[in-house]
Amino acid sequence: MTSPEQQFETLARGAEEILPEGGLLERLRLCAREGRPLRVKQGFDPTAPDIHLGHAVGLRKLRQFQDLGHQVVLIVGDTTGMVGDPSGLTKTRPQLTSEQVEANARTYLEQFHRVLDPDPAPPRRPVEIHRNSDWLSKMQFMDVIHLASRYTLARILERDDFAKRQAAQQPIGLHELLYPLMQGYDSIAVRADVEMGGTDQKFNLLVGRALQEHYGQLPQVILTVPLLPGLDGVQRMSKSLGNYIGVTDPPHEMFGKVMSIPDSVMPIYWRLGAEATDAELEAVDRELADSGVNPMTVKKRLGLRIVTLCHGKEAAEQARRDFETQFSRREAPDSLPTWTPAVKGEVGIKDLLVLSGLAASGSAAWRAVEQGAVSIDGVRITDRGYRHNLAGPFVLRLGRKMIRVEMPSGS
RNA sequence: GGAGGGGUUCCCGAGUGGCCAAAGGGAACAGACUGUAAAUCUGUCGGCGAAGCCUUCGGAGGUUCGAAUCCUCCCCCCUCCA
Repeated sequence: MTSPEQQFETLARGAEEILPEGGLLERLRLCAREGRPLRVKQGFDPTAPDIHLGHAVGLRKLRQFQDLGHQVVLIVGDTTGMVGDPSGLTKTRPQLTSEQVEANARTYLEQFHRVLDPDPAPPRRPVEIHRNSDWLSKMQFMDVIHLASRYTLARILERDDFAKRQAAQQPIGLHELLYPLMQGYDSIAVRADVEMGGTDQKFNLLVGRALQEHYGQLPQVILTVPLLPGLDGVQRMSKSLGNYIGVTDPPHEMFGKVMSIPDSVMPIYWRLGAEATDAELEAVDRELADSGVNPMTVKKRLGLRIVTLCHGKEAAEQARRDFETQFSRREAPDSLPTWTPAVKGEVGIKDLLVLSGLAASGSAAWRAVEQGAVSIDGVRITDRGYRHNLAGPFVLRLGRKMIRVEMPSGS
């Protein structure tokens, strides 16, 4: 059995903040004395079907807990998801229907197991998974009132998300005020010793502590992990901002997304997204500081690493080769999405672009042609009247989007 | 309940009867450059298509030759007062 001190060292590495300070070590010691595992909770609201690299940061930390024999407790926030977490948002989240939440929740479970071990050998424990509708949807109105009486408006409004929205004259729904309480109640329901989350979750996590105390439980220790910036390099990676790399994104897409991040966030991607060791991080920093090294090579390695983590070495290598073919040499790579036209014969260039989905509308298609963004088999098309015969396979390109057009065999 | 300020094209935000498919900025998309980075320059940025036409300015009606702009009713947001 690893000593509490050794465990702490592992667990604290890479954490942004642990509150209260020293609380984690204390709790580890307590559990060691009582001979029980820590109950480590993290919740995910199924607001979009994809788990992304930002989530993976926390999941990997959970994995460390699991590896040390602690009990990981995942909460699928099917009820909280219908309310919408106000954290870090400048407006009310769209509330999801129960069908959407249900569908998303199902895909979540599969994705969790890409990082966490669903069927570990002892002393590691299988992940415990709950839906918070199990308890939240059973609460009576008076239970909610009781819960709400444990917290004050002033303390809820402390958070700057709300303050900003007030200042910007944005509405704040009453239900949003309740969100932190719901999340906090989850901690009570599963008797969490530790709750994990991104740094943006700090407020919600702290509410959980306060509530647990009111309900006669030992308040949870909170452990936050840094947030991974999104593809824009500015805002946090987020489903609702659409700037994310999903762990189930296809290899070539994933690689491409990595290549498009700003250079400035490469180090943090290495650290949080690619599980780089301290030594590797130092090497990366050195390379980036060396004017003789093209940062692109470092980024390609990063892309390779990230895709490997999600899809394996082989798929990653293929993705890199395809990327180099398509974007460095501007040629068609081996693997290219194929589109099969439903019509035959000659088709005007505008219709070709619209039907294949490369252009959103006819106007957009014309614009692309006028701007020289369209090519067929590498030959640029600038003539508005151009028509193409669909008979033979060919490669159609609009800007960075490229597809292979191919008639079904035999037709 | 009272008083006032607002709701404009993806976002912010001009626009108070025709010159408005609607300034400006951002985002986005293309082109040049290049490393699908950043920065920069150029163009595009409702739809049909290229004249011109059609649908947009919270919603529904109305006034007018003509409305994002005026009137009526309704919905929503914010501030102050109670």
